[in-house]
Amino acid sequence: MSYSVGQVAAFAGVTVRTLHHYDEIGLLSPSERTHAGYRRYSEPDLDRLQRVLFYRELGFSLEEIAAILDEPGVDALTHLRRQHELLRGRIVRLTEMAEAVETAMEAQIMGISLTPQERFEVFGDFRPEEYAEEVEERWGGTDAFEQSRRRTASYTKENWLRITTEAAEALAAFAAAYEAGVPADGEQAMDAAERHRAHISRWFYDCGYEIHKGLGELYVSDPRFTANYESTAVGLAQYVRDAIHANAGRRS
Amino acid sequence: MSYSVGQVAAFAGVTVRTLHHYDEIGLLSPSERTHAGYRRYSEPDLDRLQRVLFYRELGFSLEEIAAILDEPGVDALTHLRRQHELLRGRIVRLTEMAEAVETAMEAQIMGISLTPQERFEVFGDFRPEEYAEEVEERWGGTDAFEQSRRRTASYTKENWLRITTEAAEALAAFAAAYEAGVPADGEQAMDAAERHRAHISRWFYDCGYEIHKGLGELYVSDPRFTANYESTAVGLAQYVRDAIHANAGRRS
DNA sequence: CTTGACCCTCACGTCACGAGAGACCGCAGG
DNA sequence: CCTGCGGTCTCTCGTGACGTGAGGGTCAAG
Repeated sequence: MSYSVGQVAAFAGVTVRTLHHYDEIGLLSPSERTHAGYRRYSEPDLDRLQRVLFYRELGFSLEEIAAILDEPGVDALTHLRRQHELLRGRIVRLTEMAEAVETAMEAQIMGISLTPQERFEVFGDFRPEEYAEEVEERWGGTDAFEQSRRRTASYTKENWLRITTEAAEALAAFAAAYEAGVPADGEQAMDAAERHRAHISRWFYDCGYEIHKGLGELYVSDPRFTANYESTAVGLAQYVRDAIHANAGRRS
Repeated sequence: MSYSVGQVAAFAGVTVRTLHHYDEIGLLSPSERTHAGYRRYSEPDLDRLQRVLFYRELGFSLEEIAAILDEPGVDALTHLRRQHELLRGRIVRLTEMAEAVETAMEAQIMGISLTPQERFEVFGDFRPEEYAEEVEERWGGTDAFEQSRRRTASYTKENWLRITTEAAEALAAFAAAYEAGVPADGEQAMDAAERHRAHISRWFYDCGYEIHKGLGELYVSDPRFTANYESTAVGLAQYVRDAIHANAGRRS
């Protein structure tokens, strides 16, 4: 059984033009055409469309979506798991925003006025500037610090979107291993640590194994980081720290 | 105290160009300029920007945002309440999507393949077509049914976005009244009912008080509708039905 | 008094489609 | 067999929300 553009458009809730566009840019080309040149969408085509729309809904560009979908060796289940992780991340984000709105309401009622910075915390963008002063004290003048500052300065909103979703994925990977009972020096845990390290290297600064271990310590010693991990699962901060150490050990 | 474009851009997490754009289209013009023509943003300007970014994040167009913000006679608290309602609606939506993904994962694992329609239910767009056949049986041939079909056929994705957010607002209004202990024939509850009726009239078909009452009955008798209301608050379906009846009573 | 970090105003580019034109396909009714 | 009529095709231009320079002024610090 195959479907025409109109039919597909109807139950996918998009316009025919959108499907034409996806065909034009090669994101979703129907696997067949009639002799008259009419597009015919097969079952797998619909699967792909569903994924396209899903990732689009979560703010990815069509180019990024193409990259995600054409990533080799990922099956349907992997996509579903990833989608679930992304949704969880989004829900957390919105919940935080809702909480921020609640405190803003309280502040409003009390007649307290917020500082400009506080106003925009609603968007909880993980602004490194917040910690800037303190980081300066601890890491000031180091290579890593300077590199991070230079690179993050030029990041666009889109970059940050990717960064935060990737960070959420990394956290979810740790949580999955932890909840599955994998020991901190188990392969799955160490792989998660390695992904985490790669993520930092890619977006912030060259994060070697020693530096990574330093970060791990911070996750259990600094309450703000600890809170982040512990709110996902109790004991996760310590687990992440141990996994990072184990990973550094096997690589060096 | 006032701020330069760069400063504002920095802690709002947008680019300078974006602020220029908002100035160009008159969405957010800084209340002052220096003698050299530099933009200077005041505290109230920041408030407005925060709102702009908030509604933008939730998918409203800049034109719609301008309309929302320039609506006369709405104070800060009203905005915060509205924002909170919108967030709740969004969270509900994402939670539903997450659940749909979960069932899709189960189906995948069981080796069950879904029908094309089922695939796109993830987006829970409240597609009236889903119920089309059954509605035809019950309401077939009626004016309301034909009208709804004609009108919804031409709705764009943007329309649906507005419709669903408005629907979420309506639901939240009922929930707020209910949780505040307002009786179903109290003013706040009846106002919510009236808003609900207006929403349907605006987007689907002329919904008179009699038809509205019919809908109210459906909310307690049809488990799919009931589930929607009951998942927000236990007893809400019955409450909504009663509020609709009370509202019809006072108007006729 | 220069240098570097900001700021200004055009003006054109981009992404993801929307809207319409003009022509073709295919089937039902007269 | 012709005629609508709804669906589809390609092509082109428009749009919203900015990105990305170009070319030039502004200003506190050294």
